[in-house]
Amino acid sequence: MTSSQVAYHAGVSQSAVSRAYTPGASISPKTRAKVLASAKSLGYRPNAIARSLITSRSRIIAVVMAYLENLFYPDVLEELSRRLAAENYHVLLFTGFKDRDSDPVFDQLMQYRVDGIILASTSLSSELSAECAAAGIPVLQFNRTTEANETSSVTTCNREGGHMIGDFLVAGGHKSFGYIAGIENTSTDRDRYAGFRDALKARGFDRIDVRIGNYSRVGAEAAARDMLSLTKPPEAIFVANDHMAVGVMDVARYEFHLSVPDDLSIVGYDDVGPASWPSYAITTVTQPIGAMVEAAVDILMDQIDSGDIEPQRKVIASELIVRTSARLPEIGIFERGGLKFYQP
Amino acid sequence: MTSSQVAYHAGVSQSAVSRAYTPGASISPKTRAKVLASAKSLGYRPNAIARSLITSRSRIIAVVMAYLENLFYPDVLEELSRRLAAENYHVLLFTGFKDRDSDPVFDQLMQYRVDGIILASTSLSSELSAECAAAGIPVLQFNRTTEANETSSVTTCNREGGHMIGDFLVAGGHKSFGYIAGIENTSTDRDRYAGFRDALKARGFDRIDVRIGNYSRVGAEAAARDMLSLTKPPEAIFVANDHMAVGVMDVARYEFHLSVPDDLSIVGYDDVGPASWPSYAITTVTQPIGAMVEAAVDILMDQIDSGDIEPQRKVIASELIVRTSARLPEIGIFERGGLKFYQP
DNA sequence: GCAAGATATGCATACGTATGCAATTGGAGT
DNA sequence: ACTCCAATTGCATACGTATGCATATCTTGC
Repeated sequence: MTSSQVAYHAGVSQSAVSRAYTPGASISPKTRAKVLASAKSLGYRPNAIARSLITSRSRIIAVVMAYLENLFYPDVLEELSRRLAAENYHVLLFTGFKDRDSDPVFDQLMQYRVDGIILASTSLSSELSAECAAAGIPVLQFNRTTEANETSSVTTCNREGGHMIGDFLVAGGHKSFGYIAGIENTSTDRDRYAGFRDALKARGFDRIDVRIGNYSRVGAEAAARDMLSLTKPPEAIFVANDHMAVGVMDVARYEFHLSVPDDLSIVGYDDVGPASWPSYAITTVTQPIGAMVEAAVDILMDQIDSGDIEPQRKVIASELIVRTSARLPEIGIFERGGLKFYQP
Repeated sequence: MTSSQVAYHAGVSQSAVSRAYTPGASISPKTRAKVLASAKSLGYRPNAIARSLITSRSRIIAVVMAYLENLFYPDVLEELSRRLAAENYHVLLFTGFKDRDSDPVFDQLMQYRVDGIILASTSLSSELSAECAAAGIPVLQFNRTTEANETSSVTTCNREGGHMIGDFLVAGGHKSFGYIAGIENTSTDRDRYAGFRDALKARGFDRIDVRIGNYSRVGAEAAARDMLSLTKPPEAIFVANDHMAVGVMDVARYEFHLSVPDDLSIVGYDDVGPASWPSYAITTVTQPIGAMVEAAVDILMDQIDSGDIEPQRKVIASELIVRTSARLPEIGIFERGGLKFYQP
């Protein structure tokens, strides 16, 4: 069923059919009504593929997510899908490639002439970034940055978050510290660790035991086992995200029979689903998905509409939300909306 | 950058460029090499949009998921994406519409001339199913069925699963039973409950306390509060999926201070992530995502290739996996691969 | 070296839509 | 009724590719 067939049925030209579906097009209300009636009775729908070909706008955004294991990303995905749908854009999803960057899907993605690319939990080599720029396709890194100012990004202030956690744990009276890292060369991991280390150093603590968890549950479990088997395991562990923190807590409790937070304090990052479940009640730094996604969509829409691909960076504020997985400082804790927060 | 430009650069016709990218096309290796070299130097990629227009194959599969809150669905999504990518198909994702069926996105979806539709955690009105059939687009319901044999489906045997759970709980010596339902008019919910009820009835138990959880965590928590506030709450609760079971267990433990399974047995469904975490260790019925997704992709590929849209139904076997959230029967439990199963 | 078959190539067209431009219609003002 | 301008309509073309068909080139066996 094509626009020409509808045109024939309605006794108008194909152009009229096209205009009937174009808001603000030069067409009389009467003709539009006639066309839409014919279209309805014939079961016609505009062909988005053909439209894309001529407008060179696919209204498709590629979303590349390395993994969905961490609930944070499905939450992001759902919100992205909703907000893009509101702008009449749609999500073409690419997953996999957990360890490497997303280059292998790049060809596929470019063939669909997507109007924008969102990279979450993954990154792109700089040659490919350059290629996108050359093609005029906006690219946005979600929850990750690259030092080189090549692509737009939306993040929270991970460094500050790590710093708050350091302050919080020192204020809580802890004397020895561990860090279970995410994926080593990611900006989130680097920044969270840097902030944490700086905060500790400023208070006179130089030593941090570090293990790598690679942002995966099994990785975190292994790292926790390793760290807790030390002769003198740390009193407090900062785990680079909640998804891993949950695993670390399970290992501490059920394999090492430690009480949290009496024997061991654990702090996470993200404030994702399980963090708020009473079985875990993880003290963590929020990454507000709604605000992050909104910023991401705003940037992308702006770049698509304006054609200006200059990288834009947005940093969203986050807070340290206090639950019961870590010993509390005497001061600095306040309550708002039934939740507790820490502010040094 | 178009095929014509590449053709000009390589000194061949546009047809030759097209054939260079078509496996098995009539083109000499020499010409193909020449074309690919030119393409590479010019940064050319075939335009999938234009190709779709002419072949009337978009190589896009629409995946409609009402919600991603339950980790089961992100896991499915990731596996779907991987397996479809292996067949050189891609996922256009639609989410939202938690309560209603997926009709609101239907228009959008059809405009992209997708080659197939996978509905997970949602359904389609029968008029729209008919419309897809008329358009020759295969539709598959994932983890759900409709009585009318209108669309293909992949499910596990939910009825049998519910039955196993009933047998298991009776064998475990429980005398009173509750059921926390999912979304009421879904086949998964109906079948699981029917199997459960039949099993109990066969053993002489007629009464089941029922509350509705709507497959959401907050719904399940509310349902659990309600049920556990009864004068005589049930000794064993079958929760329609693991995602809710986790919430129910948290409520039981932390709000009602019950010990699981000493005071209360809980059984879930799906064997999704948290079910195996030691904090929960939920006894549950497996829904093997790998096998389910494989079947779904097989059906879809078959229907796309053959053009035969006749509904196909596939039912995957599942097992009752025994952990520690419910009291154990004396007999019927066996071990395999480090896990325990129940077989009456 | 030649014929005949096999293989490779190019030409032309089609896919379904959007849009600039010219032609037509409608309405307002006199 | 006539003019003039704005609103509406249709015509023609373009988007980038795949493919049937006719033509050209190569291969092989004699």
